Order: sequence, then C-alpha cells, then structure tokens
Amino acid sequence: MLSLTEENYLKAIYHLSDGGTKSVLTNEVADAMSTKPASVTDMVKKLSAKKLITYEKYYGVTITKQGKTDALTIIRKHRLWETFLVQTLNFHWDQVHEVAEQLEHIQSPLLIEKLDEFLNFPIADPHGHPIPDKSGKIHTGQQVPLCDIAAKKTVTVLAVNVKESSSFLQYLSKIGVYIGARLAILDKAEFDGSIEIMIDGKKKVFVSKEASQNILVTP
Amino acid sequence: MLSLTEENYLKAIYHLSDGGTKSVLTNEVADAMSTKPASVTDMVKKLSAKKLITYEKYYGVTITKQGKTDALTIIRKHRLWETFLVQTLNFHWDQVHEVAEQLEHIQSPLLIEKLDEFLNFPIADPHGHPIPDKSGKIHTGQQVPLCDIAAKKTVTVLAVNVKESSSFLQYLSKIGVYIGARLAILDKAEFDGSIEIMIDGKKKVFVSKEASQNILVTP
DNA sequence: ATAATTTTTTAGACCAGTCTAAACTTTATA
DNA sequence: TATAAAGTTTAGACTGGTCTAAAAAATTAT
Ligand SMILES: [Mn+2]
Ligand SMILES: [Mn+2]
Ligand SMILES: [Mn+2]
Ligand SMILES: [Mn+2]
Repeated sequence: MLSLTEENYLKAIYHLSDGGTKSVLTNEVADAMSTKPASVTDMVKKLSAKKLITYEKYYGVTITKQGKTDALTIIRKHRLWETFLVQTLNFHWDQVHEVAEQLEHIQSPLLIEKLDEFLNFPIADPHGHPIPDKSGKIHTGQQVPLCDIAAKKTVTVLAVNVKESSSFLQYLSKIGVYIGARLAILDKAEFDGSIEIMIDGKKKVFVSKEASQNILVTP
Repeated sequence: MLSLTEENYLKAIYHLSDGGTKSVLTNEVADAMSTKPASVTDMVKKLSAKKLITYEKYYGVTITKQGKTDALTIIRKHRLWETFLVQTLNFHWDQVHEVAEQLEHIQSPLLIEKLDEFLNFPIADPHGHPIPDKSGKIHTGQQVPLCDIAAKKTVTVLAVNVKESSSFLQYLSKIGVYIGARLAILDKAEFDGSIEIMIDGKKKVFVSKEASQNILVTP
C-alpha cells in the first residue's frame, strides 16, 4: 500500500523515465514534483526500499517491474476519471486534469472496474492519451507531431501533448482543433516553422511551430 | 481549506452532536474516530482556532454555524457519491460507504454540481439518508422506527440506520427489505419485541427488535 | 591534473497527526 | 464532604513529508 505522496513520486518517475526506459535524476524529479532535491533523495530511498525503483547514489533511479505496474495502475485511474468527467459529466477537456489528480488516488479496484465498464472500456482519454487496460497493457498506434507532416497531406488528430497548461487546450478549442479532427496541411513556412492548415475542410488557420509540435496525428 | 483529517473530525462531531444540536465530549469523538482522547484534544483546538467549533476545556465542543455548513458540504458529497455508485455503477448498497469515505474529500465544487445534475438532484442516498442541497438545506419527512408501528398497519421503508456494519444491509437484502418496500405489520411479540411482517404483500418474515429499531418507515 | 562548478546527499529542523504516560479536573461514591 | 473513579489535558516522543544549510561527490573548465 502506497501513500498518496509515494504514488505521486512513482508516477512522476514513470513519466520522466519514458515509461521505464531510462533512468531519472534527482533534480528532474524535484522539478517535476515542485519539491527540493533533498526531499527527493529521502523519497527515492523509501521507494527503493519498497522495490519500486532501484536507486544508485548520485546516478539517479530506474523503475522496476513492480514500480511500472503500480505506476500504470495510477495512470489508468487518472485517465479513466478524465474520460468520465468529459464523457459523462460534460467537463471540458481543459478542466479535468486537476480533479483527476485527486481521483487517481481513490483506493477501490471494484470502482475502477465498474467505471471502466460503465465507460465501455475506453482506450484513450480526452487528450488522446492511451488508457492502460486492467493488466497494464497499453495499445497505441503510431503518432507523429503535426510539424513533421509534409505539405498537401491530410491527417487525423490523435492526441495532444498537455503538460500542466490548460491554456493550450483552450487555444486548440478556440481554433477548432479536437481529437478526431481532419487536418489538411496547406502550406509550411520554412523560416519560422509555422503551418497553414484546413480543419475538417471548413476552417483555415495558422498554427505556430510550437503548437504543431504538440499536436499528434496519424502518420 | 480543511485537511482530510480535519474534515473527518468535523463530520464526526456534526453527527455526534445530532446536527449541531448538542455538545460532544472528547471521549465520544475519540471512540467515533478510533483515535485516543489526547489526539482529539489536539484536534479540537485546531478546529476551534478555525472557528468551526467552540471548545470549552473539560466540557466538550459545540459546532458553529460555519462548522455546520462545512460538515454539510462533506455529507452532501458523501451521499451524492454513494448515490452515484449505486445508481450509475451498480454497486450494492452495502459496498458504497468505504469508497464514499474517500470520495467525499475530493475538492472540486464544479464536480459536485455536475454530479448532482447528472444524478438528477437526488434527495436521498441509497440508505434513505437525506442529501443536503447546494445551500446545505435538508428536507426530510417524518421517519419512525419500525418497532414503533402498531400491529395491522402497513408502512413504507424510508431509510435504514447504518453505522459501520454493512452486514445489516446484507441481511436486509437477504430477507427482501429495501428502500420503498411496503411492510405490513402482522404481529408483535411483547416479550422480546420481535415483529412478524409481510413484505410487498408477498413474503412473510420475522425481524428482531434490534433490526426493527433500525428500519425507518412512514408514520 | 587541478580547480571551479554543478549536482546530490546528509544533518538537523519543522509541521501535522498520532501515541503513551503523567498530571489535572470533574463526577460519583461512601 | 472527603475520597475514589472516570474523563480530560499536557508533556514528550514518534512517523511521514518537507525544508535549509552544509558536506560530499561528480562533472566541467582551465
Ligand atoms: Mn491529466
Ligand atoms: Mn497525483
Ligand atoms: Mn455512508
Ligand atoms: Mn471521511
């Protein structure tokens, strides 16, 4: 049984390690968690005592098999709750993250099973992020940033990179981009990387390179 | 902003004081919270510093106007979540309390408003307990224990007294008692207070005095 | 290769919440 | 009304999570 704080650290380490594929440094965790390095050192000792990560002094931490499993359970809960909030309670996609940060810590396997069933076993959350299934498996198709798509091609929006800022999501809603939208790349400006796109064959807009890097689409 | 622990103490004090109508002793709180009296003394000092209760050394605590409001908000959330779990996710009424104990602490006024709306503004939870409205108002009709009903009368089940034990709820389900059931009192045994009842005109069962004291019905 | 800089860890402190043991106040009993 | 019993508070300690300041290790620059 993990404390709320331990769960949050473990999840942060999972994300920072790209799903357990690379090791993570103390300062990275401190940044991500908005705590001080000294606090991270204390916590990684605890998590490593619980065999959820391996900790090598001065060289950072690596997530273990068990740690990955536990992290995926938390992520699964987070994304199922976000899906519930949008699909069932009609939240906007920029309103759900904070609440899901709380809901993800509710301890009740039965609740998550029933929620999953009620939502009809969704495979992606409102931001297009994959929802791990009960066994922790993630099935994602290929996703590429919009900035990498050649001119004249038409693609479908699969997901958005959303760190902490809901303002990016609000911006996307405003210009008409949503998960599932069809985007035709009309023109690409070489000098600043900005792109002109047509959304659903109806609306023509410009997006900056910054934005197009964070919109993930079909290859 | 109250901590999870402060919320739990405040709710316990509200319930022990019968909705703020009487004062509550240290040991009663300690019993209800499964903590030691010394811990209660510490906490009531904190809650009284926050003006949620008034604390008179050696004579117990009384809940304030603000304390009542805050307690009712928590109770509202608890009961809305229990309603959600039963109505929407098909939990049994004996499975919801523990989960609602966690969910009641989620901080998001918007979530509660939307949940309330989604559930169509229910006025009672799965155990028949009234759900305070957004302003904290409770509207309950008159409820009397089944043991006080005269023989030959027929009544409707309005609520059940459920402390911590889900076993009483399981027992009620087993014999066929539920919120809304019609009970005809066939016979009352004077010597032990047990009652013979007919449920929905179909099933004849005996219930002990103990049980009949905890089934609340129309007068 | 040594020095300067950055990163990380340790040491010691603090807060919230809990406990036990001892002191104190109130209530019950004789 | 004095004494015993019960209830309550205080004092001091502990855990989990956090911090700052100082020490130690690793990295980078000279
Ligand atoms: Mn999120
Ligand atoms: Mn979290
Ligand atoms: Mn309950
Ligand atoms: Mn609670």
